[in-house]
Formats: sequence, structure tokens, C-alpha cells
Amino acid sequence: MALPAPRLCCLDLDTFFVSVERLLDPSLNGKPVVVGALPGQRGVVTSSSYEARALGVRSGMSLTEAYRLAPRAVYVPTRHGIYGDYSARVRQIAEGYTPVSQIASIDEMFLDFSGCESLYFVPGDDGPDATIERTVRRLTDEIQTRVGLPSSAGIATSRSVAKVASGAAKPRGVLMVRAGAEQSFLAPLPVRKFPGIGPVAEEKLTALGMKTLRDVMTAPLSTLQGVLGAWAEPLQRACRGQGGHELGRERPAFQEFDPQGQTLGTISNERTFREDVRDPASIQAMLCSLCERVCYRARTRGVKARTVTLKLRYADFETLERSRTFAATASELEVYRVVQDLFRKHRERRTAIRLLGIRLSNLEVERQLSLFDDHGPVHRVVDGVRQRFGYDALHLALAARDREHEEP
DNA sequence: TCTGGGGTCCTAGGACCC
DNA sequence: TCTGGGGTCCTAGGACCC
Repeated sequence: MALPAPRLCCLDLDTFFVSVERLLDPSLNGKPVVVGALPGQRGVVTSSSYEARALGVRSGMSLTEAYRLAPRAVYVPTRHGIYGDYSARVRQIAEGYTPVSQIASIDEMFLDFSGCESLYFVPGDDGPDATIERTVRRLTDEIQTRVGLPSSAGIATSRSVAKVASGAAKPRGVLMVRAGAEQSFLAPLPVRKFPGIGPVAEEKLTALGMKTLRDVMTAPLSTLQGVLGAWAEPLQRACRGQGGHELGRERPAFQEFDPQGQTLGTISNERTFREDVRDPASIQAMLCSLCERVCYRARTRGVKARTVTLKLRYADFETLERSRTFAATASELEVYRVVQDLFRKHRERRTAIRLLGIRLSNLEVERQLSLFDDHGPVHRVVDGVRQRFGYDALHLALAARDREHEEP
């Protein structure tokens, strides 16, 4: 096996949603921009510009708090469909650079440049690492020129180090961590910078006096296991830059199709009401509308679900999920029946409801449409109309009532 | 007027089967 | 007469990521 060389690249779009909004409305350039929702609406910050960050705005923060910190920033609602189109264009460019790549999320992907050194070599390159680094710069330049979006990249011998490096490279930077330099690169960073260490793990590590990745690297394994369990060993290895040298085993965020029919992911939709509701009609209408959405998505993906999960959040934020498994379906009428039943059985409190959600899981590839499937022909017509005229062209009567509660 | 919405992975207990 | 283990499926919850 070849010695690991820094050939894994994590490509990350800088303040992606904000950058797209600026592309569509150049008057936003140079201003603090917050993407999430309009001020006054329920929601959190999904993306913020560097100008807004300078005022203390962070993603995940409630809009109320963001508005308090940055009342003069420009607030725009999230428009996922549009970002998806830009993401696809970036992806297409990047995929032209290497045969092996993986989508991690809407604004992040991994590229494996192993074996591509001679392909990109030009006279004057100071060794194969320099060739790859220069090529990645060319890639980020091309994304800027052709799509208009700024991006950053990290290059390293392992996936997780490349990911940390891409963060350190921002904005508009490319950072290569050479083989053997992983530990010195990671050591001074706060533990939270490492992918997989979130608020809970950070808290546990802090309680042990571990603040930096150096502390994690050098801790006795048994100490780490005491707080992190089975995860301690792979985490410590990853922090030392060991392992993760291939993209092969990692999974993309959106599992489209598995020939074995095993891991097809999940399909979910959830909605927070603009105001907490108790009215049964509004609740039923929302459930119906959610069923329609997830089932439509399932059918367009060619899958059926065996498990349906109802998510329920009360006004006081208490949240529960209740699921049921049955014969696979992608019919909203069948799913709706199950959902109603779950709701009746498990809504124990009379408290007003803040959020409702539905998730389809245990997905199976849909076999040939059965002639005996009652709902098949109806769905073909409904889905066909939607593909021509848009999703909102048709709704079940109950769901249409729900839409009256939404903003125009 | 604190706290969105889309995901993945992991754990743990109970049912059920052999 | 207490009682085994392994495997798989189902359910609920939690951590984490963007």
C-alpha cells in the first residue's frame, strides 16, 4: 500500500446561501446579510455574511437574537430550491477534476486526487504535492469565474484533516496539510473544530480539562473512553491524522440508490407553525399536507416506505417521535391514516402544538407499478400535473385548507 | 415571540425466533 | 426450573452536521 500523501480535498463554498443571494442581488455586496427568515418570523440563522458575523451573528442562532445584535442587517428568507441549482453547477465543475468524489452536503464535497498527479503536472511544479495544490486553486478559481461563488479547500492525507483544513482556509483560501504535519496543524485548535465533536462531547472533554486537540491526541485512551465510549479510539486515531485515507467507505449525505435496497436514507418534512395551534382542523390539515409532500417525494424518487414517523413538538418545546412499520407504501392516503392513528394515540397533552413532522424511512425501491394498486393511476395523474405546473398545482382538500394558513 | 429543516449514525431495550 | 445465547427487527431517543 502506498504511503499516504495529501490527496483528499474538502471543497467548501464560503457562506454559500449568502453568496447565492448576493449573486442574485448584487446590492447585498458589502452589507451584513442574514439568511433564514424575515425578522419577526420564527426561525434561525441558516447562513450569515462575514459582515454579520463581525456583529456576533452565528448560524443556528434564533432570528430574534440575530435581530437584536444586527438590526440593520439585510434579512432574507431561505430559498433552498435555488441553492440546489447552484450547488449542482459547482458539483459538475468539480467532478470534471477527479474520477472519485463525494457529496457531503449542499455546500461541501470531497474529491480524491490520488493518482492524478501526472495528469496535472506542469513544468515548474515543485513536486506532486505542489501540483495538486495548484490544481485545487485552479478549481476554486474556475468556480468563482464560471458560477460566481467563492469557495475554500483543504487538502490532506485524511478526510477529517482535509475538512478541518478547509475551515482554516476560509475565506477564499486553499490550505494543504502535508503528510506528517497533521498533528502540528491540529494540536493548537479547540476540540470543537474537529468534525464529530459537538457541544455535548466538548462539554465532556472540557470537564476533563481537555480544551485543544493536542489534549485529545495525547490523552490516555482509557480516559477518553471513560467519557466517549466506543468512539474514543477512532476519534483519537483521526486526531492523530491516522486512517480515513480513502473516500470509499464514507457515505454521501443524500443516498439516492442502493442496488441492495438497503440504505436508501429517509424522506422527511416538518413545519413549525407561525403560531402554536390547538385547533384540530389546522392540525389535521398540516398532517395531511406533510403526508402529501413526503409521499410525492418518495414517488418521484421511485421508493416506498415501510416506516412512518410522526414528530410532535409542543409549545414548551417538549418533542416526541412515534413510528410504525407496515407494508411498504408511497400513498398519502395510507400514510395519512397511520399518521392520524399515531397522533391520536400519542398526543397525550392538551398543550398547544408548535411543530409537526413526518418522516418516511425503511425505504424500498418501488417495484413495477402494480395494476392492482388502487392509488397508482391517480398518483400518475397527480404527479404528472405537478411536474408540469408545479407542486402546488394540486392538493388534497384537507391539505389545501392548511395552505390557507401559510403566507402568500 | 429564544430555539428551522433537511439529513446521518449510534445506542439500548424488548419482541421474537431458533 | 429458572433461564442459555445469538440474530434480527422494531421503537425511541440523542448527538451531530450543514
